[in-house]
Amino acid sequence: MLHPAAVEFIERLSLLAESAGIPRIGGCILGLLVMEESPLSSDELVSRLQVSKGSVSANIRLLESRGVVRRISHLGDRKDRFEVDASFPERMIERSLAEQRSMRLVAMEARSRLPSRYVRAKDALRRIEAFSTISVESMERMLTKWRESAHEDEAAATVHEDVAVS
Amino acid sequence: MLHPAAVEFIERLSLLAESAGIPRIGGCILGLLVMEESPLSSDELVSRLQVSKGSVSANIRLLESRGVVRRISHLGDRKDRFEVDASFPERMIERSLAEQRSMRLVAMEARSRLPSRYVRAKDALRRIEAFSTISVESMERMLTKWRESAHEDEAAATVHEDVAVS
DNA sequence: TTTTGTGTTCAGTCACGACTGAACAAAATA
DNA sequence: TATTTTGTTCAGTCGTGACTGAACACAAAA
Repeated sequence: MLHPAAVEFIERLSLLAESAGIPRIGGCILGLLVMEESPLSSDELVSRLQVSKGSVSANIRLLESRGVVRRISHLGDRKDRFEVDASFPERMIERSLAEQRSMRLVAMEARSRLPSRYVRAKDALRRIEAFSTISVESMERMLTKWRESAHEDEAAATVHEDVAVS
Repeated sequence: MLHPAAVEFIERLSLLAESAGIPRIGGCILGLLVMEESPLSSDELVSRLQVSKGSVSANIRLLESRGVVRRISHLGDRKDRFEVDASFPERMIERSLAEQRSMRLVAMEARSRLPSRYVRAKDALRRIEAFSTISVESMERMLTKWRESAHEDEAAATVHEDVAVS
């Protein structure tokens, strides 16, 4: 049904996703949607992955909220279908970008509020701030650069999609 | 005993650490070590954080293995002491760098092994590879740049340390 | 309206893993 | 050697949260 390489991809992706805070089944859904040629419905996910409807529903909503999966509802079809947002690795990075930002914020607030006797702590905090600042900036630069270059490719992708729809 | 701002820092850091896969107590240890002027021993961590010896031992080993905490053993003192490695945010980033690398590897292996009928999957994988490649490169550039600039600051830091030791 | 199909919610179950505390190991003192 | 101090290991407890399955809500068809 599915090529062994596809199965292995799904398994390995679900492990990676788990370490990024996404439940195992969520990772499986993501992997299967990457491998599939066309969007899958909720009950297809249930039967293909042998998990409960509730679990699929919860994990789909999680993946939607993180912007890695899109829901598409065709006219005249009550069934919703799901596909991966091709930019899902981008969304993963955005999460770690957000973490860096709040790391920076936490360090700054602590340093400004601490009394001056916390000499070493303030030193350490300054270093943390400096690092998270350049790390945030570097990630932001990388993302904008990526988006620009992706824009160029999109012309071809759009044509491809038009063909598929017609 | 500890300034309120320091307490809040520890609490917020432990939350951030948790989302990065470090147990809550590990995050508390890390935060306390950042706030403290001098390295702390194992039993000091036990009494300050009100947790068990076993828990401190396990979490310290985890933090050591991730390179965010250093163990220092003074001559003539049986007690080990611990301090944060000032570069611990760097180590956090290195983790997400490693994740990006394996994401790239997983995608490449899958794409090369999949038969050609997996058209859309291969497209998606290609996109994933492209993104993780530039993201890995950008992170690497950022890290080397940071290390170079940190080298310059280290002269001052070393002087400071010498004073503390003497 | 009733029936049928689809998606969500929720109480209950289960598994994983963090934490504890006691037993143990190791090493320096006496 | 025995004693004291420090760190680690491990069996057991506990809490969190993911998963299930049934009940529910909703909307389209009959």
